[in-house]
Amino acid sequence: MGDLLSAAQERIRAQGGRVTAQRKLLFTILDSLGEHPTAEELFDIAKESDPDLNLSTVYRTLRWLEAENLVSSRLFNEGRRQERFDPALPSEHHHFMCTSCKNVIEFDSHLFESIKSQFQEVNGVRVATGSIVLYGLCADCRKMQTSQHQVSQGEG
Amino acid sequence: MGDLLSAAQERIRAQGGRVTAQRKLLFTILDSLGEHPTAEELFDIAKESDPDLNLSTVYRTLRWLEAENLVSSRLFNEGRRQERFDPALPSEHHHFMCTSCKNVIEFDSHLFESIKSQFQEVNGVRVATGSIVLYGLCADCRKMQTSQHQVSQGEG
DNA sequence: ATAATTATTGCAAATGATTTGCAATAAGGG
DNA sequence: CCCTTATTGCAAATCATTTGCAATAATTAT
Repeated sequence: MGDLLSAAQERIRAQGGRVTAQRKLLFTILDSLGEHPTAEELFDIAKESDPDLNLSTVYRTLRWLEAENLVSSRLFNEGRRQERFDPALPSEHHHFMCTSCKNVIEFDSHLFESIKSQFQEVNGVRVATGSIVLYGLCADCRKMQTSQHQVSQGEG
Repeated sequence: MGDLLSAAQERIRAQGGRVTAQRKLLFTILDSLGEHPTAEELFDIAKESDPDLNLSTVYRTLRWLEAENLVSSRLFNEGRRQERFDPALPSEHHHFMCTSCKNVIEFDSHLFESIKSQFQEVNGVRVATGSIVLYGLCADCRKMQTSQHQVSQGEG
């Protein structure tokens, strides 16, 4: 925590850029948010503190962070084709998305390296990056679904 | 080969639908194409045979095939946010995309099951689907890149 | 075969996510 | 505190995809 905020400010200064209120706000939110928000979700949170904030500022800030390798963006199969921004520092990691609440859980897997090297050897290619995406129901949504079933059985 | 074409026609008939020239054309192309085209790429190929074909017909056909589980769609991180359609029958498989030529290679991995079950156990979730996406340079593009380097070394 | 029925098409306009041009604003240096 | 210009907000543009609707064509009944 505090990592992204200070890292981003340093880099702005190093580039002769300006540390604006909007940027500080967005960095701070991303920093404390343990989530993978869409640009619009981040915008909605930030608007509570700065009602004049514009969505294109959010996009511009996210793209800059992306170029600086301070966040990465990812397209999940959510029905829409919209990016989610991952504020985690860019060590290799993977994602699970709950198909019900859309929450994302990050995870590691040592087996991933084996998969990569195996694929490289078999196909004569060079793998630079890659990741696993899993979809399913998170623990909470599983419970909810179960209790809803019970309700509708009770009602029907 | 021929699988998608006939499977799709059967299902259309079973639903009281109509086997149109446009649909047959698109099924045939998808069937023989060993690739993961975007809607527009498929459209461009099909237009050579039917210049009056419309892009929305391509989308409608692809969405219908998707609903029938005869193709699946996937968003790769290509810079654009565009879907690619996978005509492979829906057994679980993974993808490698060449970041240079955008070609996609499919692959299997028995280790994926272990990753899934491990993640399920640790997090108390239920994983329904998921896949691995790798990015890198395919064998051909690696060669091209190497020879280009040699050229520019020779020139510079 | 022929006409009647209606699913499907082509077209144009709408949509959703993201980007861009530009005049107005405000950081940071002098 | 003023000057310079990076950054913002706004509106319009863009890209991929979807949708409404009248025209067309695949089936079905005649």
